[in-house]
Amino acid sequence: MPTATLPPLNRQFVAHFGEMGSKWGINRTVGQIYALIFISERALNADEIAELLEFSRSNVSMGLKELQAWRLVQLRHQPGDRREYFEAPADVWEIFRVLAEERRRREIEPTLSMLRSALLESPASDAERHAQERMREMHDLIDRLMKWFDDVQRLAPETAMQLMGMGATVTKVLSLKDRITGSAPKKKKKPAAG
Amino acid sequence: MPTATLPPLNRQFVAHFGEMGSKWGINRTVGQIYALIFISERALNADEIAELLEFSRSNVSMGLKELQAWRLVQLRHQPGDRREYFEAPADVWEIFRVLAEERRRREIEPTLSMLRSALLESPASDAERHAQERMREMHDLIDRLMKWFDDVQRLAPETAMQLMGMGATVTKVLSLKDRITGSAPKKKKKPAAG
DNA sequence: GGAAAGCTTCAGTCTTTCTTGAAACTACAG
DNA sequence: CTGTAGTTTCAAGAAAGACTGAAGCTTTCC
Repeated sequence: MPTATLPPLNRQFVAHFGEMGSKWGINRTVGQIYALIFISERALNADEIAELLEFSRSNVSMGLKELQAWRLVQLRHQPGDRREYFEAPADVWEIFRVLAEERRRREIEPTLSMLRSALLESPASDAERHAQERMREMHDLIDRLMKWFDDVQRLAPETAMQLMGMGATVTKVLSLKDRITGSAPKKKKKPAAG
Repeated sequence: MPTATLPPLNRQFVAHFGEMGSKWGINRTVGQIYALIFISERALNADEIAELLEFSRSNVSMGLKELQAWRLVQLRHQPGDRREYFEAPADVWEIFRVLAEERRRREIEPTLSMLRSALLESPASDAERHAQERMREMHDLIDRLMKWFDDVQRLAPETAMQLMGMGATVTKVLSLKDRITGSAPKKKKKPAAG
């Protein structure tokens, strides 16, 4: 039985990210630990986390290690206290940015390099030729998305938020850009699926 | 022992998406089935998939059901053949779009509604007050990202690709937009992380 | 109607991943 | 040094999830 306990609102939030964790390939424990740290007023140490979530101390230790590997928590030390305290970045945009970066490094980059190396092989059959064609399409899409994401990410948080904030304006600005650069936008063409 | 077999390039691609599947919360089987369908020249039926991947017929059936629920495969019928044939959209951008939409519906929307309902509660303590503050930040970020994503998604594939293709130009267009709408952009400010 | 083809469901088995307590490690204080 | 507070590692048990074969549907064809 815990001596410290979480208020209902906080508990609900933590539980939700536990569930979500599973759907995301992250484990439930890690999801809950991060949710807890995220909504906490102050940095927490491992014992506090273990007690509030009723996990074993070692489980918390592993979860925190994982979160550190993802660069999602920052380590703090309180004067006169040898324990390690953990907190999440104050800026939610920063969290999003780091998450995206890590995910990219771990999942997108390996996929891209697999695709690149497959594209260098000489196809030995029609099946391989067609497979390469599809892989090239996938590679180009991912590559394009990533290049563009780089650009957005390079903007400072405020500017990026501003870009988001533009909302529907994007479309208008786009056509304006066409006029500026002189490339006439092609419209109306609906490609028929083969 | 299979009577039909996959060429090396195709096998490698399929294997990669099997691995990736795990990291994504999708199961390995489903990842491989989709990879196979994606690089295939022609639509495949369940028996062919089961044989090529050496899965049980029932496993394939479940995987395909899952992929249909995600709207990632299309069902085809060949004249004079009662079996169901499956294929992926020809356009990779379309696949990306559907994937994003479904993920949003299944993961983002429930999170947003959890956050909204939590924000309606009256906080009973400082801990809850602060938790709500953080939840509001998270809610606003997600909401903003989604609204903006809507806009991009609403563009036809070609236009969206064009937007991506703009690359670094985005930044310039942005400041242009500021001039148009009359809001002066703040520049040069690099916020120091707290 | 009923046989056959094709698809789905499901209970049980197998595999993988989580979680834990105990032991080992580390760094510091006295 | 030695003791202690704090953290990490690890082997084993527990839980979750994936996979299968067999049985059961459904549809088509004769």
